[in-house]
Formats: sequence, C-alpha cells, structure tokens
Amino acid sequence: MMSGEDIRNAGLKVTLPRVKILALLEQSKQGHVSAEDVYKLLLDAGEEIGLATIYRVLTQFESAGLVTRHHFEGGQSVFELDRGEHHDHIVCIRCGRVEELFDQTIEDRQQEIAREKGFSVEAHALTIYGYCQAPGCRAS
Amino acid sequence: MMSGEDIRNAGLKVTLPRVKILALLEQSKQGHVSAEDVYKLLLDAGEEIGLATIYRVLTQFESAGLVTRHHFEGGQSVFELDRGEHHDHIVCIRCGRVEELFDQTIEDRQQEIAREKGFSVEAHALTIYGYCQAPGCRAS
DNA sequence: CAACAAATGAGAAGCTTTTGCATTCTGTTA
DNA sequence: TAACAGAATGCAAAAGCTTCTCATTTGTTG
Repeated sequence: MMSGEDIRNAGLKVTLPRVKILALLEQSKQGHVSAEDVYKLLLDAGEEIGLATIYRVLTQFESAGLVTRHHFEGGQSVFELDRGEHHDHIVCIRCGRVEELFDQTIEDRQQEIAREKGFSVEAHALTIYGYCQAPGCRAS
Repeated sequence: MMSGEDIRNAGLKVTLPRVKILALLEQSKQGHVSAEDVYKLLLDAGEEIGLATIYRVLTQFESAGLVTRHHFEGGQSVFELDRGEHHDHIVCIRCGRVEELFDQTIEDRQQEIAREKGFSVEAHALTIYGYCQAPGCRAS
C-alpha cells in the first residue's frame, strides 16, 4: 500500500494532485492506465486537476521508481504502479485487455544474449500481442 | 533483393516514390530508420518527395509485409525491410545503435505462456535496452 | 494514347505530450 | 502559528509525430 510517505521519499512534496493520482493508480483495477485515463477518472470523481499535472507527476513518479511506463502499440503511453516485481505483458489486440507475465527462462536468456553481444542490460520490454478468450472480448 | 515486382505483388502501383523508398531501405546500413530519416535521406539525395508520402508508403509496405514497424522508446516509429526472418532487438540507450537478435528458447516460451493464458499469439515485441561497447559509443 | 483510378505533394489538422508563466500551495523557520 | 522561499499547479500555447484533405499528377489498362 503506497502513501504520502512514498511521495516524500521520492523527494517530492506531498500535494493533493500527487496523492490523488497515486491513490487512483493504487485502486485501479485495470492496472494499466494512460495519462488521459487518469485525467478523466479524476474529473469523473469530481476532482479538479489539469492534464499537464498528470503528465508531470507520472513522469516524476516514474523517475522515482513509483510507477513504470510502457509503450504498447497505439502511440499512447500507459502507466502502472511499480510493486517491485518486474514483469512483461500480453495484450489482446481485440479488446485491449492486458495481462502480466513473468518467466525466468526468458529473463535468463536475455541476460545471456546481451552478454554475448557486449551489452549491459538496463531494461527490457517484452510484449506479446494476440487474441484472448475473455467473455466480453469477442463482442468489442 | 526487392524490386518493383514486390510493390506490384502488394497490389500497389509501381511509382517513383515507392521505388525510391524501397531502394533506400534496401541499401540502408543502419537497418532501422524513421519516416523522418527516410525523408531527409531522400531530400539529401536530391529527390523530391513529401513527408506525407513517406508515411503513407511505409504504412502500405507494412500492411503488405514488405517492412516491419517498431515502437522503440522515444515516441518515433522505426521501419526496417522485412526479410522474412523474425527477430527482436537490443538497443543501446547511449548511442542508439540497434542490434538484432533471435533466440528459439525465448520464442518457444512465449508460445507456451500465451497458450497457458488462453491467448493466440499474433505478434510480439522484445526489446532489450542497455549500454553497448561500440568504439564510438562512449563518446556520444 | 485516351481515360480512369490511384498516388502524390503541400499544407492543414489531429493527438499525445511538453513547456512557459502567473498563481497557489507545502514545508520550514522564527 | 505567521511568514517566507521554493516547489507545484493549471491553463493555454507550443512542440513533436503522424494522418488527412484536396487539387494535381502519374500509372495502368484497353
């Protein structure tokens, strides 16, 4: 459970917008939201906030390691709370649902490959795109 | 070696702009170029072409399977000629150099994971980000 | 080589994201 | 707890990248 403490530890002032954004990410069921999503959800909740602030804060949270940013296809970045466990994604290209995945075999092979090629690994992004079997998927 | 035939087989007219773009991708050393790159390179080569055409043609080539589009971090899409062999990428976050990689173990695991989660795999994108040891890298 | 559909170029427009700046808020100090 | 300095916010403008519009040009086919 994240709180104002985490914001403070990141060297940021604990402001209302930041707390609200963090809380929203915390309770977000989908897990992966765009800046626009955050904006609309907060507006719907009756909050007053500017889109520029959302972008600024999300970027700051990212630098602080509180959230992770992903560039799925479609031009828009999506953010999710960083709970400390790295994982990759599998995205349904029909309904947009995102599931998380982690596989040690893949992780290990990446390290080996990078070493072979003389790269140090700072990060990686694996995203599988396909069709899921969720009930509501076919409809959308 | 690609040619006008490939363009025609894609159901597209064999026009000057398309031939030039295909030729440029063919001879491109870097392999991964943005639409802007293609535009500037063609202008430098004395060709007359519009940026809108580049985008249109690259998108058409992508649909036709002639080129592949990648969304590395940084907002810009990069394109490369599709030579029929799927591969992933390792990108240097200091100098921007891109190397290709392919690993059957990773490919297989992805299929397994997707199956376990009830997804059919249509595509995937694995990109490793790190620092390389190329001679000119540290400098940049 | 005439005729038609497709393709092009130039600029406008669309989206997402960033920036500038005046105002407001936080955290700290007295 | 009042006051202050610096940080943060909101708004609007601006900046990328990409797509669209439309008049003009170019391939292709008969």
